[in-house]
Amino acid sequence: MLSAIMEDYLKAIYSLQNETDGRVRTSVLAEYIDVEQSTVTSMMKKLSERDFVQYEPYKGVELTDTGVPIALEIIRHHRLLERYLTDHLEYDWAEVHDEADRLEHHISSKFADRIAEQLGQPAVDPHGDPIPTADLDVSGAKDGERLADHQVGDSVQIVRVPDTDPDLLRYLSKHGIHPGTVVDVVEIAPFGMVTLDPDNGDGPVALPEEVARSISTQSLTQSSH
Amino acid sequence: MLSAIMEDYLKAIYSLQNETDGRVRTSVLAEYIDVEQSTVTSMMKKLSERDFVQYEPYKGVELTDTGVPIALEIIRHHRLLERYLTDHLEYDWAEVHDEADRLEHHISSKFADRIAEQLGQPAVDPHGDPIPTADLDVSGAKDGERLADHQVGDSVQIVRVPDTDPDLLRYLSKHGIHPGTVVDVVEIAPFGMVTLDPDNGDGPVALPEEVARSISTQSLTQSSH
DNA sequence: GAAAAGAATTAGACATGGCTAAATTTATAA
DNA sequence: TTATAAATTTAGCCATGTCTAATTCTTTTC
Ligand SMILES: [Mn+2]
Ligand SMILES: [Mn+2]
Ligand SMILES: [Mn+2]
Ligand SMILES: [Mn+2]
Repeated sequence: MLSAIMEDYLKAIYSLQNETDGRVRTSVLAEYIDVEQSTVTSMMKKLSERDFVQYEPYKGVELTDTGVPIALEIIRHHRLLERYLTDHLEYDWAEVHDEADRLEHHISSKFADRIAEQLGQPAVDPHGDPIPTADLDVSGAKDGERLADHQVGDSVQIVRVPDTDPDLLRYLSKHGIHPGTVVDVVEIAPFGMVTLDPDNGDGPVALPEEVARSISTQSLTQSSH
Repeated sequence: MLSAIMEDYLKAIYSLQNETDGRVRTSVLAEYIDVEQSTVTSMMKKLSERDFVQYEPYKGVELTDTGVPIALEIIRHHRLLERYLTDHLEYDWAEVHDEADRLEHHISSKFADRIAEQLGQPAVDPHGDPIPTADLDVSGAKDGERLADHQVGDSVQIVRVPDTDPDLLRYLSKHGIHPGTVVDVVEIAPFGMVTLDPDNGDGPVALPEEVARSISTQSLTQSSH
C-alpha cells in the first residue's frame, strides 16, 4: 500500500507540523529526513497525488485527514515497540530508537495491539512521549513547558526527553533523570547552562540550554519546601 | 548491506538446496519466489558478483560459504519470531508465517537473541522446524522420514509440518496434529489418501498423499501395541 | 544426428527513491 | 524598487528489482 519510506515522510511531517504549526517547508523536511530538497519536492508530489498531504509548491506541505491517521499509526508502533524493548527485552532506553524506527514499518497492527496488551496499554513510551491508542486518539498529549523556561528555585517534574541521541540518554539516566523525576532548578548561567538537582540525591546535573529546551516538564503546583 | 529481497533469495536457495541437493535451477527458484525466470537470472548475477552464490549460467546456483550463514541467520530470525508470536503474543500457529516472513529481515541479531533468551533457547519453531543456534549451528536438524512413507499399522510421531498454508495448519490443529503428536497409520487408500488415528482420541484424520509427503515423522521403535 | 521442445539468458522497458546541476520563484537588502 | 540572496522546483541521471519479448543454449525425440 504505502512504502516504509513514504511512511517516514508522513511521520516526519506530522512531527514537524506539531512543532512549528502551519505548513512544513521543503527545506525543513529535507534536513529532518536527511535527503536533498529536490528529493523532498518529488516525494511531496507523489504524496499529494495520492492525497496524503496538501502540497502547495513554494509554500510547504500539510497532512490531510487521510495522512494523519497513517502517521499516528506509525508513531503508535514506534512508541509501543520502544516500551516493549525496554520493558520486556531488557534494552537500554538509549538504544531502542533505531530498532523501533525500522520495525515500526513492518509490524502489523495486530502485533502492535498484542504488545500493547502485554504491556497493559501503556500511555507513554520510555522517553515520556504519549502513545496513541488503538483508535489513534492522542488527546492525552499536551505540550507542557520546557525545562529551559523555568526559574532558579522552581521544582519541576520531567515529562519528556528527546529520544534520538543515545549519548544524551545515557548521560541523563546516569544522573537519574527520567520521565517522572522531580528536579529543582539550581542555577541558570548567563551563557545558557542549566543546573538541576534531582530528588534522588544523585547530586546536581548540568545541561546546555539547547538540551534544556528540548526537555518537557510539568510545574509542580507547590514544591515540597 | 543486503536488501530484504536479496536475503529472501538466499533463504530460498538454502531451502531448495537442502531439498534437492546439488545446484538450484533458475526455474525452480523463480517458481518458489514467484518472479519471472529472467528476474532470477539477473539477481543471480548480482549475488554471484558479491560472492554470496556460485552461479553457473544454464546450470544453476549454489550458496557459497559467505552465503550460507546469511541464510541461516534469516532462518533463525524467522523461526524464533514464529515461536515468539505463538508463545508470548497469542498468535495461532496458522498465522505466524507471514508476520515472521516480513519481520525476519528487520529485527537485529540482538532482538533475535533476546527473544531466544525469553523463550529459553527453543530448539524448534511451532511447526517443528529446527532453529539455528546463535552461532548458526544446525547440526540438530535431521530430515527423517515422511508420513507418506509409512505402512498401515505403523505408529509414528509427527516431527515437522509445512508452515506456509494456514488452512492446512488450521485443519491439522483442529484434529490434534502437532509436532510431537503420536499417530497410528490406519489406512492408505490406492488413490493416495492416508488416514491417521492420533493418540489424543480426536478420531481419525484423512490427509491427501501430497500433504502426507510433506509431513516429517519419526518412527517409534516399538509401537505401544 | 537433426529437428523440435524446453529452459535460461539477453535486451529493453518501467517504477521507486535517490542525487547533482540548472532554472525559477520568493524573500531580503540597498 | 530593483538587485542580490535564499529557497524551491525542474531536468536529467543512476541503482534496484521487476516485467515482456526476443534470442540462445540444452535436452528430447524421431
Ligand atoms: Mn522509520
Ligand atoms: Mn521514544
Ligand atoms: Mn522474508
Ligand atoms: Mn515455521
